Amino acid sequence: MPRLPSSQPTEVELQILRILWEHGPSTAREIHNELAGERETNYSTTVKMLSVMLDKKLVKRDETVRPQVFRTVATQDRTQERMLKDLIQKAYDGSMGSLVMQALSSQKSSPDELAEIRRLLNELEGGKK
Amino acid sequence: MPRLPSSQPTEVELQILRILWEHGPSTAREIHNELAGERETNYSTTVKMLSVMLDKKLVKRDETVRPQVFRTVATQDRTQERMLKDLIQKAYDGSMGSLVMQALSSQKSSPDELAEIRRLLNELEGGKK
DNA sequence: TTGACATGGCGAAGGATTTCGCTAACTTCG
DNA sequence: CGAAGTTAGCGAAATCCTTCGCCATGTCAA
Repeated sequence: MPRLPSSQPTEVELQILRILWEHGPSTAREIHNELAGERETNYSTTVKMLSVMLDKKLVKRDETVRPQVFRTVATQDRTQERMLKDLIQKAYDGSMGSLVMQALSSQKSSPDELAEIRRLLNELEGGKK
Repeated sequence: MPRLPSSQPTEVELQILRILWEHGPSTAREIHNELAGERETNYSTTVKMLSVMLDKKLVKRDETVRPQVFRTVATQDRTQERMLKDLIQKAYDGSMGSLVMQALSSQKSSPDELAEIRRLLNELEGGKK
């Protein structure tokens, strides 16, 4: 009764990825110090998570330096895009439109954000013309 | 070393919820027939999933009729909203705007959809004025 | 060099998810 | 009434995710 591997990063994996995206390549200790701010977790656990993520090829490791330095394999954009697509498939019948509609109407957003979205919208419609 | 309960429906749970949203209240057999179209799964497994979902209060069950009829507890909108919020938190730093931007620019959407989004945008900005 | 401390790896524990076999209870129909 | 088929429930098994303890190895100052 195997489950198929999820392909999406898990909660903690994502937290670590975000730390790496924000701070750039980091040692296990640096990652752990950041992570400890968000959740109570042991250094040992952080190291283990990194090793799991190595196996999954979510991060790679420079072993020529000591201590070793970790960096992400995929960019933040690509990862977000994959997760977004996954959600759209799983929960929105594949309809990006209805997701955007719901996002806009259910969360309140600043005028700045709205303006920027409008700008993008103009661009998209203009391009199609 | 407990993990905190995820609060988000899992993959299969969501598939079942979608069947119920689409078809309305259904018996285990009906749900299973639909589910079997999307994944290879045993009737036994479907029934078990339903019982797990009962425990989690994702669905409720009318036991006065035979066979029993299942229906969802939360609406599709509410569930989608929760999942969307979760993704925004986990992957987009809580910024709804950047999610929408990415959704719009990375997936292609029909002019109809764009128009509808624009309409909603007008409404939102108008209301704020 | 060597003791003290940091780093990294392994494997086990324990909850969550998903699977299914087996069995009991219920329906239906001759 | 029974026989045959359906429906429902339980519990075990397998995998994944997350946690951590323990140990080997590496680093560095006295």
